Amino acid sequence: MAYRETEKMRQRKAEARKRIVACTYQCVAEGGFRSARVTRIAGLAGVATGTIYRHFESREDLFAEIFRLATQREVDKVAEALNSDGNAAERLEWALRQFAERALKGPTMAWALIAEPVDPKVEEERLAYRKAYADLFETAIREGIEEGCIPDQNARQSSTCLVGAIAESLVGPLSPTQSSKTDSTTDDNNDLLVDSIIHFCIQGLTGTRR
Amino acid sequence: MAYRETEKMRQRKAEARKRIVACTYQCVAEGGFRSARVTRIAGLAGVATGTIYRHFESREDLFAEIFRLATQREVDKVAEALNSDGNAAERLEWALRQFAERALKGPTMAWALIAEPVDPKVEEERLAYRKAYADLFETAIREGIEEGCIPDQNARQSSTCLVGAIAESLVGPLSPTQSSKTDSTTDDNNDLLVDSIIHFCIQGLTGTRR
DNA sequence: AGAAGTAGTGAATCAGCATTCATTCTTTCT
DNA sequence: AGAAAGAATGAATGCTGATTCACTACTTCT
Repeated sequence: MAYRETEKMRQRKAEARKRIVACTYQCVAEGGFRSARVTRIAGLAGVATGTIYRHFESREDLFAEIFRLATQREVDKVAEALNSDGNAAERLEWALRQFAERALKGPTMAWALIAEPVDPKVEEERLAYRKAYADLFETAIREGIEEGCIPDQNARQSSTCLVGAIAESLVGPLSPTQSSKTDSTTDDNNDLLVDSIIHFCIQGLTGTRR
Repeated sequence: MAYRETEKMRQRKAEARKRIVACTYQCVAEGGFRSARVTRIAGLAGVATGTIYRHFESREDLFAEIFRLATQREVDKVAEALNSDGNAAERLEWALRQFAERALKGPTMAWALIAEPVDPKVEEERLAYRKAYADLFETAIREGIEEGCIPDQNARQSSTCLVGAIAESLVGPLSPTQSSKTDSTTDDNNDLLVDSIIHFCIQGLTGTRR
């Protein structure tokens, strides 16, 4: 044997991979998955198109990884918010608020993650992550039921409703057709939007108006 | 001039068009939009592929028409349910129930309409129709507020939440990956599902547990 | 130095289906 | 009957970008 992979090489490859991932992320954040071309990504990352395929099976696989990365970040934020102080209902409210506000801050990426039509493998990730959100919410709802601050109910189902209500409410404001600036997309409006989404959700959960 | 379009011809053409529409509908109901091939549709309708294009600009346009047709049917049902007897909250509940039950009865078509990744022109129709649902619900909510059976709230926002909560709750049960029969998709389960969706929605709306 | 193996390259290929269009068949009129 | 127009046909085309792979350039070892 004359050549064996050495630490230096491993690192160099890892760096290239990271660069590819970062550039794909950037492309997706700019225009969603559909418009992210492999050639463009390769160009940005300073590698040949073929090199992409030494790091990922296919474009779809690359996208799936980006999806995972980006969504995990959001899931973590929600999980974090659910670990804050206060009773379960308050923590849920805080988490929902975080979710919505972060989405409105990075609308193209949020749209890509929530609503853009994507290929099967990526769609699979999306379903998995919707489930991840629902799981988090479900646990919190159960805690709330224990604590007594949330009335007894089908926690699983309610959490799914939460995910749906918030996703749907964001789809309009996020979709790239209309949110091309200069329209009614002000910070104030966003605040109002978030407030009323949460109002509905919390009420759906607790049956309490505030 | 030697040939001018006559009534007989007009009819014959209209019939061919209808046949194309019906066969496309069937294809979509069987496997969604993505898997509906123009050649297959032409075959079923007993015309040549080229003929499709004498009736529709493009596959996308044909699909957009099917989408409209299928969704309008559902929208009408919801509108009808909202015109039944009872106070606004009761009528809303009935409408939501109709919507969910019908979707679960024709799962592939419902999935195609609600959640299948589709091309831009069809996606546009989808957004338009989600708005149509939201409009219907919004009106009913306003009526409920007038009547006093629903507390004051942002009717637009709440209606969007309703659409989202119900759509999301149905996505799991509808998606073609898992609902291939012989699993837990029984009528009983469906009833429970529908009940808990509606419980959440009505409570979100009225703040009242029942 | 040079052998043996790995990483990187990017122009050429491929795939899969919607769409076209030159041609044939029908209908309608004089 | 036959001319003029339209409708229908379906095999061939075209498009678009992902993917491949024969080749070159490096790395690592003896």
